[in-house]
Amino acid sequence: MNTEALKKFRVVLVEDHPMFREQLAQLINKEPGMTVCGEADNIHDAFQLIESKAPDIAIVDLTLKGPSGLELIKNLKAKEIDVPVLVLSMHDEALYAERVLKAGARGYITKNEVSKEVMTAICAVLRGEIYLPGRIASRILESVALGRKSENGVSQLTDRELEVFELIGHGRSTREISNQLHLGVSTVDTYRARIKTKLYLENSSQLCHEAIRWVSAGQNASV
Amino acid sequence: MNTEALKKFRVVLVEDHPMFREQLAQLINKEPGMTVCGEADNIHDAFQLIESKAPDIAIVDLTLKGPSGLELIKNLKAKEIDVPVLVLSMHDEALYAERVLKAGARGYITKNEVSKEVMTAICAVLRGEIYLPGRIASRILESVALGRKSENGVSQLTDRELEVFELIGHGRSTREISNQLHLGVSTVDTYRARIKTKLYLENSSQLCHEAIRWVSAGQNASV
DNA sequence: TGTCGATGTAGCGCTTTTCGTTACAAAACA
DNA sequence: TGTTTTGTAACGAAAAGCGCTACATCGACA
Repeated sequence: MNTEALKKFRVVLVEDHPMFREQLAQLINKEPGMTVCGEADNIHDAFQLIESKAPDIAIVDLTLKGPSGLELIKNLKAKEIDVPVLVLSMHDEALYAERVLKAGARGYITKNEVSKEVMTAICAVLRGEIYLPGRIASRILESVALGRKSENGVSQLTDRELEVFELIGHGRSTREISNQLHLGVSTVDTYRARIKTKLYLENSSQLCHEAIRWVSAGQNASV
Repeated sequence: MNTEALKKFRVVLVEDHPMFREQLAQLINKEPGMTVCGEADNIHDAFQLIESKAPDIAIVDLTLKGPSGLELIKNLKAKEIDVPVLVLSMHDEALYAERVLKAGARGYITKNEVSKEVMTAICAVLRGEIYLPGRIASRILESVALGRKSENGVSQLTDRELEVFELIGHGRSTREISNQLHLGVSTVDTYRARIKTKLYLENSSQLCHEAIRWVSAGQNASV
């Protein structure tokens, strides 16, 4: 290697799919200005790795075997370890993107991109930009434009809304909820609508999905 | 290229994750005795490709955008197109492995393998062997040995039912599922009804609940 | 102090979904 | 060969969803 090598951007990969990790590593090492300086498949190893190596960027998968990548991002922020994180996710939903950005990540892309797009994202983040694929960015901006407070996800639900949300997460139907809370069905309906708006959910299935994930994540894991 | 090149095994890839497909292609083309002769990201293109190219092996992802890879395998068998198929799946469950083997596939590996393991599987299938990772093979044998009494809920769903169940678990509405699988809404409705019966579920909320739990518990649970 | 926005509550009417039932062909099985 | 299972689908009643509107309360803010 020549002196150029010293200037390479150093990248840490946190991803538990071995083949995907290999692929990412190749992709990055192939790039003249970058090199992979460490890999991990869980947030514990990842944290130590990032702390010791102090890379220029960390590429983090959201869904790992143990605690999610979101935890890692929060931990890094809490410990004031200041490394830009690019999140790789399987979810194409604005909800997740907003959560990870709130947690301190600098970019969000899905695993459905081609490698060119991934490289674009990496470069953008290295330049200090925040990177989001256009379609997701526009969904977020739309609701911001509509005047939403920038509070994240579930925490902006009102007490009643949260109560309803949790019951949905336990598999209760609208009717059952209305009985349990002694409310009219139409009232519960209104809460459902408001929750959907606040969490960028498009229909009942997604609402159900999010609610169940929230409940089984233990109310605090993935804000 | 020398004359050796003429003897190369020709491989078709069916996989809708662009990056993963790139990675597989690289892996195979790097191998001296193999070459990728075609790629597809849906079963329609895949079918035509396999028919026209008549490759020595097809590597097929189970979860594609439209109908699943299982459909492809069944179609190939129905049309008596005799190409060995190696299935790539995200599921580490004997349940899936058993189904794809029954449908006519010659091997089953998960995306959690390192590339070395993938290559081992490809070679085994090319030699005419049936390939399964040891842990999955033993789980299948075990349940065969136990006489199959303890049919737990999900394992008694048919292929189609399971497919629908999973999509429900990913938060898809009935309409979305019918589009994705190119089925009538009423057909998907029928599957929902049958799933509910088999799993003793009373309504849509519970179905949704169970499906999501199943999907997010997946990846490592046995049978 | 009066207005504004957020919250809790609820109805109306139209659209979509669910759900029970029936149906039928092909495949599997016995 | 006959019976059951599986894949596919329609029909119609009942339920749920969804967009819209409404209104009282309460706290914030000007």
